[in-house]
Amino acid sequence: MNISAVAEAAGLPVKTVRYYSDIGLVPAPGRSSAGYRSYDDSAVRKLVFVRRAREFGFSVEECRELLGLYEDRHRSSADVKRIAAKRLEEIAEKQRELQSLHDELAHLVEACRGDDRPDCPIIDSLGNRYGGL
Amino acid sequence: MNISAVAEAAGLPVKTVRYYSDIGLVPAPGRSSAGYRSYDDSAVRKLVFVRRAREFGFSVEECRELLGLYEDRHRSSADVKRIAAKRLEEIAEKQRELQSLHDELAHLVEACRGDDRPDCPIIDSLGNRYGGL
DNA sequence: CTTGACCTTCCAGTAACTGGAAACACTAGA
DNA sequence: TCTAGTGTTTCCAGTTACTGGAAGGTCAAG
Repeated sequence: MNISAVAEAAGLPVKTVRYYSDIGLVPAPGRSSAGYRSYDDSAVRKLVFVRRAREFGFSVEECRELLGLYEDRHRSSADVKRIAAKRLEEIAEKQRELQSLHDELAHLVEACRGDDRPDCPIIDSLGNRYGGL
Repeated sequence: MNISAVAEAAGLPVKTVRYYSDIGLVPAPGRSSAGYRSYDDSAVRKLVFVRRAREFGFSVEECRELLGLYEDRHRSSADVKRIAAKRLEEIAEKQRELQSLHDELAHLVEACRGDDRPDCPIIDSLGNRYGGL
């Protein structure tokens, strides 16, 4: 399989597949006589794994770790669970921040008249308690 | 005010204050005879404005835009509202994604036994429908 | 044989800083 | 006055995870 075929099969851009190969996240593929990268099904599976793990918020380094666990005959699900739980906690924290940000901004947008007059609660709230910028 | 004083007053790292000055997000400060940056209260106000806008999810370029609107005598709150509303929409979208991600991952973590056995729903769900990696 | 799609490498850029090195400046204590 | 310690300067490099583009080689169809 050439790179574009494997990229499509894995649901990733060609550039990204090349990048993952370059950084050794997936093994370096074989090469055709012309130097084209040649991937097999195992590469597709690994790339799918990586894509989905990335969608789950795992960093590339964590993907590397997960791939390692996955391939390790002695992998323990405890290791995977620990990593996933840590990630989950971070996601929850991000959610809380995003929620408060959303609420506050929504409140401000609502309070903003949106006409041509210079009064604007958004700007006021960003720059206040100094009596103007 | 030296840079560390203004940084503390604005609630930003020194490096970041220097960076904001370098990229012209806030005006280049005056210099002491020794070449030290010398900030005034107006700089502190602008840095506070930027810090808070950044916390609201505005990009540095949007901060630049907002600062411009803020300082423009003819600024209209409609412009600010438009920018904030756009941002708000993006935040809501991010929230939805984060929510589904959170739910799915939480489900998997819960289903994962977390013992030393190699079965792990997390890994299965990331790499499945290929019969193993 | 040409055209167009596909592939290669390499370099640069993104966003928003952050870290570190080398060197100069200022201040407080002995 | 010397010295130690901290603050400041500039500049360069690195971070994350790609993405875009240039210059050029390859392949398959018509």
